[in-house]
Amino acid sequence: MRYYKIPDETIRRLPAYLKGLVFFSEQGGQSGQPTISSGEIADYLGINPWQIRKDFSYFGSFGTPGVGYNIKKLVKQISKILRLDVGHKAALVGVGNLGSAVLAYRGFKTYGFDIVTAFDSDPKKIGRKTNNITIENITKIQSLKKRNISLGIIVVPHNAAQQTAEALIKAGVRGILNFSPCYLTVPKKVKVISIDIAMDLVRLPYYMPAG
Amino acid sequence: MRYYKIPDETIRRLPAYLKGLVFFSEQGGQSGQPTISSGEIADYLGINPWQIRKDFSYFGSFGTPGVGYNIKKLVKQISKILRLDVGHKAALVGVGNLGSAVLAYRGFKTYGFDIVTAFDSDPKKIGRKTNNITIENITKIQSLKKRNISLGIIVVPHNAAQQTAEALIKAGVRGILNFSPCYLTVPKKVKVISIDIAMDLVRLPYYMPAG
DNA sequence: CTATGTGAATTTATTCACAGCA
DNA sequence: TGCTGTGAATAAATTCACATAG
Repeated sequence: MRYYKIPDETIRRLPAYLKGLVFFSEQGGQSGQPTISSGEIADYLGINPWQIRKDFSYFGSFGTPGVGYNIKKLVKQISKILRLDVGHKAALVGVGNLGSAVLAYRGFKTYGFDIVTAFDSDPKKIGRKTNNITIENITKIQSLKKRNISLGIIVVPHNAAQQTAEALIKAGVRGILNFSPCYLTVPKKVKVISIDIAMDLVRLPYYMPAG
Repeated sequence: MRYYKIPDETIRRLPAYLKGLVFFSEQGGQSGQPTISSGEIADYLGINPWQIRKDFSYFGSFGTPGVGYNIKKLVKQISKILRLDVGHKAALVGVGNLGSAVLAYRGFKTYGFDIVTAFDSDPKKIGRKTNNITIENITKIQSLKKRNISLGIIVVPHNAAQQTAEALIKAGVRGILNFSPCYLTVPKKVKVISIDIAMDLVRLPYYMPAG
């Protein structure tokens, strides 16, 4: 280990590495190979091999020259850096189409997340059970504090997003994944990551060959 | 205008500017102010004002010193650079929870996209109408070529994603927005942008204050 | 002989500071 | 006076090239 500060750009690539490695060990490496070289990762993810080696070198040298990296060790290390190793409980607010899709998505568990509860304000939905989760009344959101849930996922219409965020923060949530297409105002101690599914589509024409 | 090559990082920020400006003119600027200064955008989006000015300077100087930028002009210019001004027709494949959410999402139209049709393989869904779109049989996907639809949105289970991509490309699609958590192998002439809703959540704990 | 790890070189991006325009 | 636009300075990230380890 040489450097103690991991560059932001490396952090930005870490989730992609993690996903790629998990996929590779599940599907690509049918032979169950325990190691992978930077060249193999490069082919798999479309990133330069020297970039990959540089990135990994920031958090220690545990590759084996002539062989490659131990996949399990690598996954463990990346998870640790991203603080995924401790496990995180999340609460979802807004069980519409998108909310249901998020609840049904198995990917979260792979990375150490557990959506343990969901809230909605629609009386017709409250009490219903989806994906082993019983939908609770939004008015019960304060209970998150007692239950030690520090992550919130907002999937409500945009006009309800800000008040939902405030309720979550009041209930002790320190990290928010926001699917509503709007800007949330939150205290500095709370980190928000927003996903706007349209924003990625917007970049597509620019990178598309002319026609 | 001084530079003729817009940096990649600037391109990456352009969609955020676009969204911010559209929101600002719809909501923030109740007074209907026609211009906005780099400082106002900075406050609104949390980006440095000099970064914003630099970014805008790459594609021409049309700000007014002492006043700011004309919002309409700016939106038009950004749209043009991102090639959003020509309008794009898109086809969605896979009308599950997530697919329905994407269909229902009004944001696309704002940025010049029009999801004009949807496909599914489930006989129960075929013929049904959601959001003014009649769900077609996936076997009819070849018709996209005639209909001049060049964008595909894949929202199918991951084991069907690759074959869906191939069918779309065969039908003339040149850009794909992929919501399935998997890696697509496509010809160089096709651009794929993948969204994995878990990947963003993964970054949250790293940026969250300890606790 | 293959693949890692990393200093050094290069390229790219951000920040600053201020001249100049409305 | 207030805000843009931009060269120059600084900082950061990528790429290279090769010494080194298994």
